[in-house]
Amino acid sequence: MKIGELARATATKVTTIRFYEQIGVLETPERTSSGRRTYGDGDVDRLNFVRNGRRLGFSIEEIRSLLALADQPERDCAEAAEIAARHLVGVEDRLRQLSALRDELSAMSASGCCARTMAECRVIQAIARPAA
Amino acid sequence: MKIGELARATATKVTTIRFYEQIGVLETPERTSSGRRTYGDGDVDRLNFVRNGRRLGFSIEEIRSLLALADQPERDCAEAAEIAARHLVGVEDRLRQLSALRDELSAMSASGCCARTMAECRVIQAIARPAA
DNA sequence: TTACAATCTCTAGCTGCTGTAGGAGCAAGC
DNA sequence: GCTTGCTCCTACAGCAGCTAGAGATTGTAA
Repeated sequence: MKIGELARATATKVTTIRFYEQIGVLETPERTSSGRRTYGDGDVDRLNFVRNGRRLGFSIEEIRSLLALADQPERDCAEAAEIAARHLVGVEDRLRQLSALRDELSAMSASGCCARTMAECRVIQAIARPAA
Repeated sequence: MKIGELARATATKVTTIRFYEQIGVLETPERTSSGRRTYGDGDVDRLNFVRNGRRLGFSIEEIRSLLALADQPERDCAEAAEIAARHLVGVEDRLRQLSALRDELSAMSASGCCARTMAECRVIQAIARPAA
């Protein structure tokens, strides 16, 4: 299959596929005599793995590790589980921060601003106050 | 005050201050005869505003707008409130996404993986499944 | 005086792509 | 056979928001 078909099959942009190849996340594919990349079903799977990993917020480096692990089927999977668990901790952290941020912003918006001028604007005042 | 003092006063790195100046978020400061930047209290306030804005997740462009608005005290503050409200919507969006992501990751981790080999690893399987 | 800290400018790097320029290949319709 | 239009190729620049380094200069304390 050609790069465009792989792109459609995985909902990925062609340029992104070439990028993944360049950074070594996807293997260098076969080429036709005229130099065009050709892919097989294994490439679809691998690219889906990468894309799903990204969608789940894993970094490229984490995905690289997970791919390397997945390539060794007989190996104990503790390491993969550890990467996922660590990632979950990070996500929960960000979730807490973002939630606090939402509270702060919604307090800002709810405080009945906009009745008057910038000089009294609560939003501006809230941002201007010294760091917590 | 010198750049290092401003940096300490606002918990900002010196390089970041120079960066903000370069992109025009901070005004170009006075210089001593030997070329060193000097700042006043107004600069501390302005930089705190920028840093707080960033901490609240506003983009540099949003902060630029907010700064411009804050500089016109007689103006109606509706515009500032609108920027904040729009930002809140974005944050709530991200919060929902991140929360869904956490659920997915924690289902992954909770599914009792790690008893066996990579070939049966549920984490790997969860990432490998075709895009939703 | 000498050492060391702080500052200066300039440039490149980070993540994860995306977009552009300027070509070449390839199938279909005329 | 020729043109049209799509896909593909390489190579490189750009985005946000900084951060880090090299290499030079200045200020200050012992």
